[in-house]
Amino acid sequence: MKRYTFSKKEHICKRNEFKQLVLKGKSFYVFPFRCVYIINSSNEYKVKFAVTVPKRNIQQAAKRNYIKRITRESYRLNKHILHDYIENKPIEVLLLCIYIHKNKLPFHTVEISIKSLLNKMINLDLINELKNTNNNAN
RNA sequence: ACAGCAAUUCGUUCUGUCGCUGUGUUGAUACGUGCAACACAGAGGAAAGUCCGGACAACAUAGAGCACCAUACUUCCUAACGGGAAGGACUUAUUUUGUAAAAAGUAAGUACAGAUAGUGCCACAGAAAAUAACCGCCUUUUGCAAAAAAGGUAAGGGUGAAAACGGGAGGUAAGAGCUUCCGCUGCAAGUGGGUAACUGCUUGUUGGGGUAAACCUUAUGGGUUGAAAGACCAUGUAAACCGAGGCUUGAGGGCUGCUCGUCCAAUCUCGGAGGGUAGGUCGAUAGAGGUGUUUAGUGAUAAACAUCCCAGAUAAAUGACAGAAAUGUUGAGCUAUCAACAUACAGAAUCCGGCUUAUAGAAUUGCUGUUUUU
RNA sequence: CGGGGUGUGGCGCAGUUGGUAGCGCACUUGCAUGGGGUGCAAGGGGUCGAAAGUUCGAGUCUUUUCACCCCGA
Repeated sequence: MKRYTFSKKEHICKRNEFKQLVLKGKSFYVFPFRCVYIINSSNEYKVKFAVTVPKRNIQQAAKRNYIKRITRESYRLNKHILHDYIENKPIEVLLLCIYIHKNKLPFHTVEISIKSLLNKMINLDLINELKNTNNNAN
């Protein structure tokens, strides 16, 4: 039984986490989003998510809020793709989606792009990446 | 009935599934809070722009003068205002009356104190743009004459946005508000009306270009800063170290500038190198509150009574999907109905009162115009 | 949340006490050259971001508004 929740625990809230993402994170691109992620080792598996919509591209606050809600909703409905993969692995993933397109999009196209984004994350083979980053740090 | 303008009001609704934020109750765990279930609540007329005014908070007990800034017909409303209401004056448009000048009505607008406190500015054109003599007119002197010199004079002169209050008569060497009559307008005095702005009448007048959204003058108001205000808790610690200046004969400081007063004052100031934090709670949602009725007032608004509790987030909550309804537009059509599309502007961030701007569409009222019927 | 600034020819910029809107580069035409560049001469192109107002007259003064940029945390 999967639960389609998205509570405060799964948000990125702290200023330092955002700083880390911007400074150290790796990124790729799936149509309206530019996705930045970072992977840490930890005892329990954990995924945190956040959306940003830059003011430069979309100036009205109502439209910005609409886009954020849509992306959060589509992540909430599809996050099990990533969770099923990561479950029982000692990994902490931070994920930040930056909306780059300059106009409003309807819900369905955003949902499709989020799905493809999460599938791409799975294909990256996260454990190997984690080892590599640790080796580079050492 | 249609169209236009103005004002006021409203500005999509319901059901199901999944989810977000807050509050309350219950449960298990546990005594840090988090988790689960249930119930209730959850964006606007502008939440926007940040253009004004307050509440609230801090700064030393918050004081004086100058500077600076803002406002500017009157009375009232208000916690306050640069906002609003009513009234006055002026301007514009229009209608009626009238030969005309003008008067009256209606509508709209007005940053509407002072140009008789002073200074400045008024391009080009024009003689001259504000103590006006270039031409002209007149007088005197010189001269045969032509003309020249000195003086008086704003009636006339193709300009210009604006030309020394307009017209008639007297007066004069020629002329002039120089005098007088009629008229416009300002100021002063008296008097009637009005709380007042203002206005009717009478008298006087060494008044008669514009510009104060030019400087300025007068009156009134403003202490400064701004929720990143501020209070508390947690974490960490360094009132440490080095260099320079200063130490009761007062350096220096104080949340706009200067001066004065006053207060604190060696636990000071500047530079170097370095350490820590960047989390939480309160502020912060019961209020100049909403709704309804009655009363007072021309009105803004106020008072009384009844009733209700109505967002409180902080990388920032209101959404998505499915279905139905409502409204509008377009097309088809048998005025029934069917299909497609659309449903604006836009998102609270300490809170209130205004102003300004954006806005699909709907309703009501008033005015104007056109057409049809009686 | 608070504070400040800029909009003028295609581009970059001047323009002070209100009085005929300018400069450089670019563009067009002509001359010069065998041709091009350089050079010389002439020319076109502006509702001064938008809307109101004050004034006889606004790029300039006042108000409202739109867009862009910067600073404080």
